[in-house]
Amino acid sequence: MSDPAKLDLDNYLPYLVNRVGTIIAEQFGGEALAPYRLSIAMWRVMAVLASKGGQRQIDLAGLTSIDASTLSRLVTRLVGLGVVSRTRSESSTREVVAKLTAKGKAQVVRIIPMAREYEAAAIAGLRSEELAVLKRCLRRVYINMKNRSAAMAASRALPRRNGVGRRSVAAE
Amino acid sequence: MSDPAKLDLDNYLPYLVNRVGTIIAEQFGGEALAPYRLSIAMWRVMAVLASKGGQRQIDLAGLTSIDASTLSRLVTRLVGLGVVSRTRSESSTREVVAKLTAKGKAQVVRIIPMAREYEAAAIAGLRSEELAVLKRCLRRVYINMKNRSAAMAASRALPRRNGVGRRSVAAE
DNA sequence: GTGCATCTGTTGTAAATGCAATAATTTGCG
DNA sequence: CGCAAATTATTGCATTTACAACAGATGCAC
Repeated sequence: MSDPAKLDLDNYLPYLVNRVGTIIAEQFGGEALAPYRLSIAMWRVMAVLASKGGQRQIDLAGLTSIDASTLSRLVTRLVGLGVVSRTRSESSTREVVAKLTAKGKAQVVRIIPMAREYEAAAIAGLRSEELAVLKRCLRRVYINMKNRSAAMAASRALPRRNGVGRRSVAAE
Repeated sequence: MSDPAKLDLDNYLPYLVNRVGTIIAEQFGGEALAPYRLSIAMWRVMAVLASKGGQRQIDLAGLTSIDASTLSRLVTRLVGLGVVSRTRSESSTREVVAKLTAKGKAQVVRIIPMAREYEAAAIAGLRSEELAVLKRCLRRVYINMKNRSAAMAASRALPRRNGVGRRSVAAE
């Protein structure tokens, strides 16, 4: 059972997730976004802003899974395209709030129908019950990994008992 | 119902998949792979070779979701590290077959237990029945998108009846 | 209030990436 | 066979990316 020299990739969750994420992004980027001259990363930023409203860049980074420094340049570019505005927060002059402009909202409205079509194509053949399980599991997996990273950060900050966050801390 | 200006991201499959894929890769790369000086991309190549045996680069590109040109350089680097060998195929002098070396296999054997632990951490709290649905759905979604891209390629190659692959072809 | 730690955003820099073009075969068709 | 089309790998090049260092603010502890 379970060869120690092989991973059964077709049943290995990280592999399955990566491959699905990649193929969806490739196709959506190449077909739906190309006419608008938007990259996948740009679209993700705009979709989050449309869905959740204006955000500080640090929060936007978390919501889009994009590194904060990459996001900084990305927002600069989106501002240049006129689809996002960057204004200093009221509560703090160091914080920034990125928001969609009217032009940005208009683009999102035009792209959203295609986004829905892609999701529909992706989930074709799944029963609605299975789809619900799929999405719920993905949310749970995300939370699991999020908690794990929080736990590791905490164990690094409070290195009292040794034996909690062993492995990765030992190396490097 | 369903605001035309917003996507419900927390229930939108491409978003859920991307975020899960990113967080798993970040953590596995940062914690498990760092001691071996391997990037996620390198690990994916090695895992596929371990799982499915030697491959032509074009097939390896498909199996890893990595662009063929990127993969070419990646393999060059892995050869430099001594974990992969590149030999010309017998049937064709233009094809190449990438294989794990003994050293590469040894590294994979050491990393696999960690990979299994990460998957276990990721799926914590899921019932085995739900997990089975999750994986099966992901495989199906991949196939759906793969067929879609094949269909679009075909409609581009044989542009007889118009009305099959309209949208994306029209633009650009 | 003062000072130190933290947080947020930006920038420098090297590395990684993807697309397009090219080289070198191989395949298929008449 | 002979030649056009397709396949596979590589390389040039501009863009994108992540990590680290940094700058500017904020907040917390005393």
